[in-house]
Amino acid sequence: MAALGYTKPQTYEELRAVLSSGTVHFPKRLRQVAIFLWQHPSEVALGTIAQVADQAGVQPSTLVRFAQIFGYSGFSDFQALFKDRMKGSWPDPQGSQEKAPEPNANLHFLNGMVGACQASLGRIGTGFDVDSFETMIDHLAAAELIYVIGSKRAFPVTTYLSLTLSQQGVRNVLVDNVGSTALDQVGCITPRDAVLAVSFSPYNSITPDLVAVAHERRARIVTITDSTFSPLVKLSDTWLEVVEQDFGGFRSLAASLAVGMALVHGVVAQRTG
Amino acid sequence: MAALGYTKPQTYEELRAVLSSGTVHFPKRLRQVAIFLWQHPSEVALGTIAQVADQAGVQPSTLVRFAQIFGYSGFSDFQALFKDRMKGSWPDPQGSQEKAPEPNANLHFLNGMVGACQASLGRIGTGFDVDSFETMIDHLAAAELIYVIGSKRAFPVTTYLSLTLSQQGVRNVLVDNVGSTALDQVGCITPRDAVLAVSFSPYNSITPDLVAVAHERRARIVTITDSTFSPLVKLSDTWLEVVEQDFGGFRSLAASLAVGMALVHGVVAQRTG
DNA sequence: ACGTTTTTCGAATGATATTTCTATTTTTTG
DNA sequence: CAAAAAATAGAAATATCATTCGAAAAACGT
Repeated sequence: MAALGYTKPQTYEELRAVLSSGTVHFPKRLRQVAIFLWQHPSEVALGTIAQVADQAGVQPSTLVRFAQIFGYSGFSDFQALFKDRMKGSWPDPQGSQEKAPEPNANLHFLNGMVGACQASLGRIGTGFDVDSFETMIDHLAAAELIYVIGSKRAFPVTTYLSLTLSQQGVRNVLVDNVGSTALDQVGCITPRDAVLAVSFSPYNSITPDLVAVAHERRARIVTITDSTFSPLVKLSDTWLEVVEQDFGGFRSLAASLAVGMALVHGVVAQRTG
Repeated sequence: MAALGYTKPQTYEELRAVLSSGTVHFPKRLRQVAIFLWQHPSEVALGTIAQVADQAGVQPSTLVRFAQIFGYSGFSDFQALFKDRMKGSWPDPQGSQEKAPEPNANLHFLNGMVGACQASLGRIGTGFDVDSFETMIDHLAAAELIYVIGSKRAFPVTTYLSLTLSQQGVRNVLVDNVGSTALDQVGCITPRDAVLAVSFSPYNSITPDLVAVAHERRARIVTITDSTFSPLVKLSDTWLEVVEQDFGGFRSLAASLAVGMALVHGVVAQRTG
């Protein structure tokens, strides 16, 4: 185990913090190692133990010892810190493009749209109702069959939900109202089923009607919607508020999709776990 | 030696140029490899052959074959390209925000998903092909009727595109293949029409077939896809690369939706302005 | 539909990287 | 200054990785 009182650093930042804190005093070679990986982290991430040792001017075994002092089983474990830190940060193609103030109207709109999406996503972090989220997963995981309902703007969300559920082996029915058969479909719902409804304002689609039928038939109902005023709220066992921003009248769906994917993931995890 | 007329690429940029030139035609697995390392270069740089092969969904030996086609002795040689490119580009110390350690597995996934969405959106800013974007708008605005085509993961995008177009008064046909009538629908396309196709890897849906028909019927074809290896590229008058990030196998659609909305907005603006 | 060529897979092999261990050197301490 | 403790280097052992190769499958052309 770690020869230090510390628990072993889980991230590169933690490691750096420990190193810079000055609380650890290394003998010569180990200090050499510490200095090298402070100054050349990318070499550590990319190289083999032999290459790193060579560049740092120490023996490979010294690197292993160093790693073990921090509680790692060996160099590979330790190196993973550096790799993780580096992952996802691929250098951009050197376009040297200056963030030009957008002269182009269409591009301006694109940027605005991207901004709206990011704002929507950002709101998930604040005031997210974790309990409701968990409960929704419970209900959906317990269901015999999941009915996915949503129209108009919500329809893209439900199609993706349905597709993903199916790909994960979770049986579900996408109530798409092709052939105007939606009411007949929800007429087949049993109390052992669950409904996953998605609806955004204005709430003038048939979604509330369909969910009302499901409610009468005593199915569990979980809802993603964008305000407490949604007619679905009073029909639902649990619901989650996801507010999408819009730009120039075009609304983002990014947050709803992200939350939806997380729901699917949770259901799968619960069923298989 | 290299099975190609080319001398082997000495840098990552050269490799990328060769790949995007479209002059090389790969069989299925090798194409898979090409797509993966196009989209996840950092995984290639940081991983072992086994890890990369796993993520790309191929055998390790396939990676070796791929490298050898380009004249390298093996994977290690080839990987050096990626490592070199990455070297020296250590990510900046992030703004010291402490990531609240997420105790809840489901919440952790949600955060990851949000991150994937934001990363996808972020990539729009860098290296976005404005010219293609403008040309796409021109083509679509000039069309008599717009056919919107996309299956599987792309379908949520096309439904939203079709809905939004209709709401903005732009007549369009969503080729949804309900009743397996998609081929008959595209059989009605005329040279005055335009096709807006959306397709992501793996490109194993009927979308390429449908677009091929439209191409024969001399319609303008504009495409949103995620790599130059999409079979739609060679059929398209203009195309745009939109790379979506994934988290735990669940892929974001945020960037594609944002770009799609911007396209719709541009078409409307051009028609009414 | 058949035979040929190309491509893929997976196990066996060879190479390399990592870790462990011990003799030796250096540092610390009484 | 000597003895004990700690640290180091280097070699040996182990584990992992990369590559090769032949059989099976798929694709292609006739």
